[in-house]
Amino acid sequence: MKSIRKFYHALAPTSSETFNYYISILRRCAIDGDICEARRAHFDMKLSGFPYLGLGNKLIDAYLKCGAVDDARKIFDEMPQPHVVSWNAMISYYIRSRRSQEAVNLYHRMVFHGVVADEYTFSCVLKAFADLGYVEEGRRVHGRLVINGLGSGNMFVGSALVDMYVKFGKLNEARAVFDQFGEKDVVLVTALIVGYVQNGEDRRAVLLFCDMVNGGVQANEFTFASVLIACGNLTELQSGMTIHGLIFKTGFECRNASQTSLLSMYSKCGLVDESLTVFSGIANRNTVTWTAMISCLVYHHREELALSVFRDMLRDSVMLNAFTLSTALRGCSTLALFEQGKSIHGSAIKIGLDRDRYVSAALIDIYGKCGRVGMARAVFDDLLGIDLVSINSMIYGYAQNSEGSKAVELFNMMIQSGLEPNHVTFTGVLSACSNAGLLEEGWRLFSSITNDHGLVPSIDHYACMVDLLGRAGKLGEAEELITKIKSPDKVLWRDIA
DNA sequence: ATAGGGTTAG
Repeated sequence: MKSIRKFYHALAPTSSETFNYYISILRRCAIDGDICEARRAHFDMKLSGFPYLGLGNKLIDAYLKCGAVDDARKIFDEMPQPHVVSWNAMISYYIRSRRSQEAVNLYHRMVFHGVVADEYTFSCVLKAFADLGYVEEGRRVHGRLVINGLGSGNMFVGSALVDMYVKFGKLNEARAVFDQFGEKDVVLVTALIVGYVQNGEDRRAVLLFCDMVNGGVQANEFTFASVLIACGNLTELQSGMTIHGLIFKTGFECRNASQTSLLSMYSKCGLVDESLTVFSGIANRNTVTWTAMISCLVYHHREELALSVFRDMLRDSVMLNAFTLSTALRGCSTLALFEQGKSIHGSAIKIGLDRDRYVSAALIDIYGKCGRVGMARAVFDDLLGIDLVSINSMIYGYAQNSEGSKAVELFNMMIQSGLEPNHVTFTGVLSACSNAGLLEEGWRLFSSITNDHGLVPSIDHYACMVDLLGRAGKLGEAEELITKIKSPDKVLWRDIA
């Protein structure tokens, strides 16, 4: 190799043969991810006085494919006038590494230097805006795209735009972009289906899926995965099963995403056995697959089986994430399995997920249920931010352990910090009052549901109040309260009987 | 040469 290089250096440094020689080396580095060879070639060029910046695009590409951002960035910063391809390569690297802000910064520098952005640039930078929630800037760039005539021609740009508006919750604008495309491809349609699903428009998602199939666009595993969520949310078993058939017909039955979503669809439709069948047919189970199965079993009160599946998962050394931990904890919580809960807490600490808000809420819940309010409170106090579900769990913990005044105290603290309580909060704090016999406090809270928070008292809230009044021996007032409800529930009468 | 969509939880 060395001698070949010497030979090439003997030629004029800019000769096209030398040029092609380096191009072929760098291309190979990019394919093999061979960073050592890339550095060697780079060094060689420098040493021989080869004008290597002329190959800057290739060098940057090679370095980025090897994962060596810093090397790539150094070349990039050395280039007096980087080509738009270089800018795009750097920007797309930052997007792929979820360093969206750096991508945006680079884009701004690019504009400042007068480099004209192309379709590649836009498809990347729109994703960064979506990530960072930069609504105004996203809109501005969309406007510039339209002026440049790039708005409705390129499918990559189109789906990036649809995805961006979807992430901003602006479905009408996403649809407007979508409608500008005569021919639609699978990614463009999937982006909008996902948008409908994530914004609670499940019916529209299913209809769009049908349009797509009828229009001759072939769905893939991502499409199936998204539309199945919609079927599950609508508990439309029939549609779900039709799509199950379609998955088989088009050969996507081995794809993880569509299978996991299928499992979940059956779960939401109440067919646990179907979920188990789908699960057993999945060959390469990942964290999401396992978690979906455990979650299905916990939801349908098959906690023992859920925890056994969780143990299988641990035995398989599959990575756990916050979803897994919180779901497994919910399973333990129903059975009040304190030791198991503590052990999962240990795992959470070990992988640094003990402060995740879902995990924390589940921990507070299980410790509360197991009578360890102090441990629940320790998790609560360790939380980084205020979270409604965690506060609700903590209030429930106090309520279950007859520490009514502490529940009320926490409730007041919550109001002072400006967080709005919901129905669950009131059920918790009212049952705490009931357990502790805090009559006046209970009345005050009950009236504040409507007066201060604009909520309508639920049947649970009435039940708590009736319980509270009954315990205080105020049967007359309890009866009066019941007559105020338009359709009295039998439970209420049983409580004071 | 550089680019777009997905699955699991209160």
